[in-house]
Amino acid sequence: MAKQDPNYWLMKSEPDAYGIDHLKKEGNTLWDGIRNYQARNFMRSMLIGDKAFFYHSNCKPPGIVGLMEVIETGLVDPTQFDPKAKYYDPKSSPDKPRWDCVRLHYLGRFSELLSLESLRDKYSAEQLPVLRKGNRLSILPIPKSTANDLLQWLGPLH
DNA sequence: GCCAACGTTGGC
DNA sequence: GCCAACGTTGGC
Repeated sequence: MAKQDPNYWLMKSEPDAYGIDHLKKEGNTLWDGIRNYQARNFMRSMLIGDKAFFYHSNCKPPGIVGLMEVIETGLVDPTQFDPKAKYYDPKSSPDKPRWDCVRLHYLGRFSELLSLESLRDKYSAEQLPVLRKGNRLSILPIPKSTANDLLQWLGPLH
């Protein structure tokens, strides 16, 4: 049977906290610290082989900078149990963890940042949910047609 | 700094 | 279950 088509996602991170260069250096990373149920549920629906656009948020200019691949799913987020961690959740416990995450592998960066502004010029909020006004979700699905178009537009990875 | 658009919390 | 108050995200 042919390998299933990957699904595509957009995952935000602030470059000061964890940017594409951090990921490039590490090769892969646990996408931990997600404390929003909707974002968590999107992560739960990810499959190995899915691809995710790395989006730099809360910076100038915000936009898509690279591409990642899901290499592990259903992992418990270790930061929820550590009282000293920023993402500690006192309502969670190891026998009943509330937050989980996936592991992502670095595939590459694009030759230039694809800014939010230029994304707005080209796509509607339906084609690219990150464009929805006031959107705060840090993990979003991207329709396959938009994803393919983006990949074509962004060109080869570096 | 401002503010839109949510999500969360807690009183009732 | 309702809702007010508050917190967070993230663009501008």
